[in-house]
Amino acid sequence: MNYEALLHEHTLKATPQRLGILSLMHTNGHISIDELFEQIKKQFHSISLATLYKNINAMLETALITEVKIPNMKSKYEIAKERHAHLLCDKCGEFKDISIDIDKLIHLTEAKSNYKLNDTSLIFTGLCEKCK
Amino acid sequence: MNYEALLHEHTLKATPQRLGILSLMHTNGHISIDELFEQIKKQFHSISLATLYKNINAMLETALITEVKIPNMKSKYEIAKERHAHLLCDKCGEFKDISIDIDKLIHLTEAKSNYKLNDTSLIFTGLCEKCK
DNA sequence: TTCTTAAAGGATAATTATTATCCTTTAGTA
DNA sequence: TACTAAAGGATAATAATTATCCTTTAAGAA
Repeated sequence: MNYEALLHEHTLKATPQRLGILSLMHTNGHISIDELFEQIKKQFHSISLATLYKNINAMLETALITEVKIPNMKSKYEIAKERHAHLLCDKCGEFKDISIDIDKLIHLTEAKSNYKLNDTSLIFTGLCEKCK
Repeated sequence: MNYEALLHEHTLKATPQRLGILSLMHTNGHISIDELFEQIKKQFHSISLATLYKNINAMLETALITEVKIPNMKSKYEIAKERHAHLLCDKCGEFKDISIDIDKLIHLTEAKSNYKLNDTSLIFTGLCEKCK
């Protein structure tokens, strides 16, 4: 993935710190501020927590990344992608994407509610294959 | 609704402040800490914000209430009830329950994922009937 | 009813999370 | 290569939440 181009498409400068953030976000799939700070300090020894917050906010504003609010834990961030839902294992904490037919769900719910819907936040919680 | 019994069922003392919290939560449907504090001060002039936090946490721990984490806004709390999803209007902020077949959604997703699921957090965002 | 006591309330200090400020450095462009 | 707006780092300020300590009270026992 070309993070430099991705940043430019979102009118953000491609700094080494931002490339590092996106790289960690991509390899982790989803990452919290704290996890990100722990991991990125290995590459950028003197990076400031303020830099993380500023960049997370800048990337959220330009919709390069999205925030996922998760029951009973801190938010995680992921690089924006097509609509999807999430699975959370209550026991081991595994958190991952799952592809479900959200368009259908939206259409059904629009019919039922009279709302014009454009997005969903959908998280399933339970036990993963190993923990169940 | 008998809030006193509800509190006792959850091994919590039925104090006037708690009855007030539950009453406001019920009439509002969903309420944030800030909204709750604003409203409850009318009844309990000298109530402490700490009392709200302590009670919200106690009621969450005993599952008398649940927290709803909402994209781009502060969490709201509601009295626990049967599974349901939520609708949020991006324009006017209306936030309300909607009944959808979550059991079916869970079964479908279990089949697809190999997880054993027990709950979901599902919020639809868009425009309400008036705003669309 | 009254008494007893663990739990709850209120005030506020402490902690944690996030944002703002200010100055230095740098990416992107001419 | 030089210029400039934007970004980084350090840290102060603010906001959100939790902890502490002492007073009050709900709930059950006598």
